[in-house]
Amino acid sequence: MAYWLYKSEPFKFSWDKLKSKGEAGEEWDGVRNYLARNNMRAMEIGDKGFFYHSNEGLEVVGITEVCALSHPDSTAGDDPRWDCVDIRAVCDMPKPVSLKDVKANPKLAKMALVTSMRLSVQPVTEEEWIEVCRMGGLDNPPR
DNA sequence: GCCAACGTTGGC
DNA sequence: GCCAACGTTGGC
Repeated sequence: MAYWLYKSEPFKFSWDKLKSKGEAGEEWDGVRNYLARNNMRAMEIGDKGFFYHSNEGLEVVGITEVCALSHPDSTAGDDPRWDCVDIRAVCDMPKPVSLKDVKANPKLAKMALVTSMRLSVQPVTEEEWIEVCRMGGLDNPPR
């Protein structure tokens, strides 16, 4: 089991929109970055992840899980390079965790959110997972 | 709205 | 295969 973080600009695809998709979830399509794609190829069913709002909000707002393994991205047309997984909403963060809070926490100094700001699908370590969940008010992190 | 960081593209 | 130009991302 691994942990991940997905970034989205809320006016393009928001947390509320993912929640509205329910159990079926949604394709995490449109990613055109090899590292991010490779991260998705490595995902397994049930892998949990943070949902982060970039540009507006700048905070982790919810918990997701992978509900379909990596498959061709339906928005990639004839280009065979791009794959994506499907994810669905698991629960809200009781207290959204802001980028500012993450940066202020020395335990999270090495988090990809800080060091690889522009990567849209990032790996999260178990320590980071537990810490961010704790900050967000989830004392029993989903795993 | 600005600008720095960084990934991608394409000419050589 | 290098590297300059260019485009995009995303925090501020």
